[in-house]
Amino acid sequence: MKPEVTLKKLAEMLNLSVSTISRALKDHPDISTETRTKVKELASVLEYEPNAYAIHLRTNNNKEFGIIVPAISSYFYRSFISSVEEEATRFGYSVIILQSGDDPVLEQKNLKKCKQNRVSGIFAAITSKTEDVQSFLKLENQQIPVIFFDKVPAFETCNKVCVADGLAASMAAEALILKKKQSVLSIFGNKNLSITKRRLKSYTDTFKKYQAGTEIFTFHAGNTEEAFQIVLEAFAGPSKPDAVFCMTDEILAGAMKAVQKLALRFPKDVGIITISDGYLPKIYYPEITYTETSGHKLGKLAFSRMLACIAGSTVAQELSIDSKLIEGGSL
Amino acid sequence: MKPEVTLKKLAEMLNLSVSTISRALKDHPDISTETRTKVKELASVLEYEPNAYAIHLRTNNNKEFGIIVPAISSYFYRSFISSVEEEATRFGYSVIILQSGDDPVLEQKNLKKCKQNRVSGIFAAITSKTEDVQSFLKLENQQIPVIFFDKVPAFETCNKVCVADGLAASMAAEALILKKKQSVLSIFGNKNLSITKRRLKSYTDTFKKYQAGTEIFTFHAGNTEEAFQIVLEAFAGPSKPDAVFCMTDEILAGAMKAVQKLALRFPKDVGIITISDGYLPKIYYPEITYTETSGHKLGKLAFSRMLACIAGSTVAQELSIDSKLIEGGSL
DNA sequence: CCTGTTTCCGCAAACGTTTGTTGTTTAAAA
DNA sequence: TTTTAAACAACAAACGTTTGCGGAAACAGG
Repeated sequence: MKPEVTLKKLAEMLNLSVSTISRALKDHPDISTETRTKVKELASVLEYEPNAYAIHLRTNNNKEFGIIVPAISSYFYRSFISSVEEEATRFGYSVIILQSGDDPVLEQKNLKKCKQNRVSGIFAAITSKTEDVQSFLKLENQQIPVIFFDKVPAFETCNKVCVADGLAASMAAEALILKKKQSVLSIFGNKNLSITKRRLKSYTDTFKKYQAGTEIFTFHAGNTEEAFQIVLEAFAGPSKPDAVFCMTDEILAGAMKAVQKLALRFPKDVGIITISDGYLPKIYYPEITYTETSGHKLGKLAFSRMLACIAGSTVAQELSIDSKLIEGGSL
Repeated sequence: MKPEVTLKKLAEMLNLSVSTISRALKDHPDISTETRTKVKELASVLEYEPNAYAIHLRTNNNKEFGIIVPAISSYFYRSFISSVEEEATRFGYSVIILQSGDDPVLEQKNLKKCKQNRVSGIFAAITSKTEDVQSFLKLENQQIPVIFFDKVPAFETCNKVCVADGLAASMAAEALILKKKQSVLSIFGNKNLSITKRRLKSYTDTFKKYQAGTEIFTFHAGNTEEAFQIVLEAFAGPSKPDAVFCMTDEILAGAMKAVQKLALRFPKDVGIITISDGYLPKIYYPEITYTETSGHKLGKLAFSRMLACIAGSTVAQELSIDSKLIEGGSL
């Protein structure tokens, strides 16, 4: 184990004190230019890198955020992360990404890791099984802000940023009404998720509001395969839907697979619409019409909220970004 | 800023010394069970969390790996990361994930961050523009192992783990020959990437070897859209291919979009085969036949290599994992 | 020559741990 | 009763930094 290059080592080699080295490296005016360059030269040939641990210990100021997500698999989370990373760098912060694998136990471990690393703040999307967010909220007392995003706790008052779930769903409903669809197979996600409930409510409310007389057949699919089966069965009967609504990309993938199997042409045989972050809709032809939920925008919003919290904002806020309809050719 | 709970604080509250607290918390036999429980109780009500920075500074033993990737967007990298994470936890390590955004400058920054954090080792997939990996290799002198994976430097001798690129391509070729395809539209990726070159060579070599008399039309697509256009044009002419080979998922997405636009039925009108990590092929119906490149397996391999390096293995090795054919219904 | 400023640099403490060593009790053995 | 060992806990140094403070040299103004 080669011993690491430290300030002390540099100091000894140059017959200077540690403090002088430290100051020289950061252009402190107390140090003569001559000494400064001498120190910097040696530091660079020896490839001195400051020890992050020592710095953080000493300064007690960890410019680092934790991002805890169920998984980095979805395009939505990835663009959220990239967006936060981008902002963070701009403000001299860095981020660590923790995956919970949708497992509350792992989630707790990740949270602990954040605490042990004394992060300056946490962005969290909780797992679908997380029931108790007290461990998150406790952090707030210790002055470390927690911004929940996307998958947020249902009841607690805390800082939440979300896509306008309701809006995205009702916009999709409006699009369906506009196209005069009569019979819409509507596939939503896991029944227990608050996001599902909100979207479902807005969706049905919108149909009621317009009194379009559209028949909507509501199903819940936990994954791609289930969505696949649902569509298959729906088209097996005598009365076939003239449109399919998918609540997520995951569901869309299953639905489209079924559409392919049934050799349905869209939009002719059936209209398709989904709520998405934008990747999957674009790989089909025609491209799928969707209402957008932008991880990128959400990241920006979450970050600005984080900065506000760090600056002292103490009241919990629930923010959301709006959605818009992106027309493909599928409806 | 609420002051953090430290050993010292606990010590004062219990009228014990810091060292006693430290030992009590880790069940050191020197400490009486009575004291131990007393300490642990207080620690838990105060939610004491050890300061990671102090520990690492003191012990100089950072059980942490860095993973540097161009982006976490591909399914392949994600499964690689998950796989490494999994192994890491098993061995008491943790990982930090750094994205370079395919930008060499950012890559260098990430590398520096790893150095400053004194990681125990680095897994790196270099960007497509990275030309000089000296900065990576220097780390090896400082006893911090670097395992390149997937996107590895072409010439330097260093630790590399890859999927058997050649194998995957030649297996795909064999599958095409077996199906007696006569005219194969073959779409490869960026011409300059070494992975493209290897796959292209193995692919064409295999056709030569079997002397099947298959006509292969080779194209290069840098992205999904280009692949889309290539397929469209290929089928615009009078002589239509009876199969399409895609080198990556990205290309597959474009090709399939074109297939949908042209309303081609597969495998009847045209056979499809691709090299993939397995996500995309499964969202189509019928599912696409592909030769597998498993990020998961690669992660395991890379990790075991890392452990060997840490244990003292000093010679550079180039390892690869094999591939296998996963039959969908598309060929 | 004596003050008063600059200019430059070193001393030392502190951040929160871990750990080798030393010290004090208590109880068992002689 | 004295000696010895075991049981328990405190002391102190160290990890690599940062930073307030103090101080020596050099130089200017009087």
